[in-house]
Amino acid sequence: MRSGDRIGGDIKRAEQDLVAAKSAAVKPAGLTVPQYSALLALSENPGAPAATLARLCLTTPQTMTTILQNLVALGLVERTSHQWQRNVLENRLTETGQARFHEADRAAVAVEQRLADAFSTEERAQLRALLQRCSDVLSES
Amino acid sequence: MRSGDRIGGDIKRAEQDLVAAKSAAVKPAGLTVPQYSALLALSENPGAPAATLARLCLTTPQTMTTILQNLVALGLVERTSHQWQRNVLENRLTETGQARFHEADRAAVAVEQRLADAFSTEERAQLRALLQRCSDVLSES
DNA sequence: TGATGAATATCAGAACTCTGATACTCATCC
DNA sequence: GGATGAGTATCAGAGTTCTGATATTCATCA
Repeated sequence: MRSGDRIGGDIKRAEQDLVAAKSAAVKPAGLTVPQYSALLALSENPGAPAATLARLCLTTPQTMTTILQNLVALGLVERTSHQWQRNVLENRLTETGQARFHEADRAAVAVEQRLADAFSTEERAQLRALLQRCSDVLSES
Repeated sequence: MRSGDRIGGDIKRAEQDLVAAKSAAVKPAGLTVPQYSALLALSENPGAPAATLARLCLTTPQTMTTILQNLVALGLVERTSHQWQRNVLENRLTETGQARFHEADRAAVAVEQRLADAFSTEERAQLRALLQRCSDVLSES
């Protein structure tokens, strides 16, 4: 099988172009794509621990810890001990984090919108269904 | 826009499941996915310099240099000065590299085959066309 | 009560990835 | 010949990502 015949290459290319576009979009806000993803998950799930954010962002707890450390250093996230469970650290956006996230989100949503606008409603559903089938086949082992 | 409404998430999920499946496939051969990709490009383009391999593997020359350094340390790749152009380093698979690549390739092709088998010919063409349109839209800016 | 399992967190090490900057060689154009 | 631009290579730094291992807390069950 030649490398050009492989579906994987098309998926990788699309994903890389997506990351490149999003990276350029969130860069003016001083964020990387993973950092932005973490802030997005955090804004929709205030107080979530790192392990939960990792699941939402499709990454590992270790990676999320690293990302959060950088966000804490930037003053965008605060980590506080959970009121009841001593072992859990709650993560919350600071005010600066809120503002920075909204700034980045406007640009990131624009990218998603541009992508969505390239397809009809039917095509969009089709693409998502086909990608879903890829995931199912690949992870079923 | 809620995070669940974004096409980007589906692409990322498919790509991650793909990497996870390929990673598991090439791991018995002692390779990572990027290392396998480099060996694949090298097997189809013997003697190619790092910059060329980087383009084929959709990565940067710096990253490819790192990958090649690891492959050289494993004894799978040899780097030699180009006969005419003094500035260029030619990369070639060693015999061990050939063997290791073929071992990994069998497993990797099986993953791609499993993926391809999940779709009809029409669906496959459709998926690739839709992904291509994603890339075009995202990289046109 | 004590054991077990699930979930969290973290340390350590390695690999991959990028941007930015710099240097060298080669071909081309003036 | 000399300047310019393209292509290659590399150093430096930072960020992301993984696997593996370990510790802690909490809930559940024997």
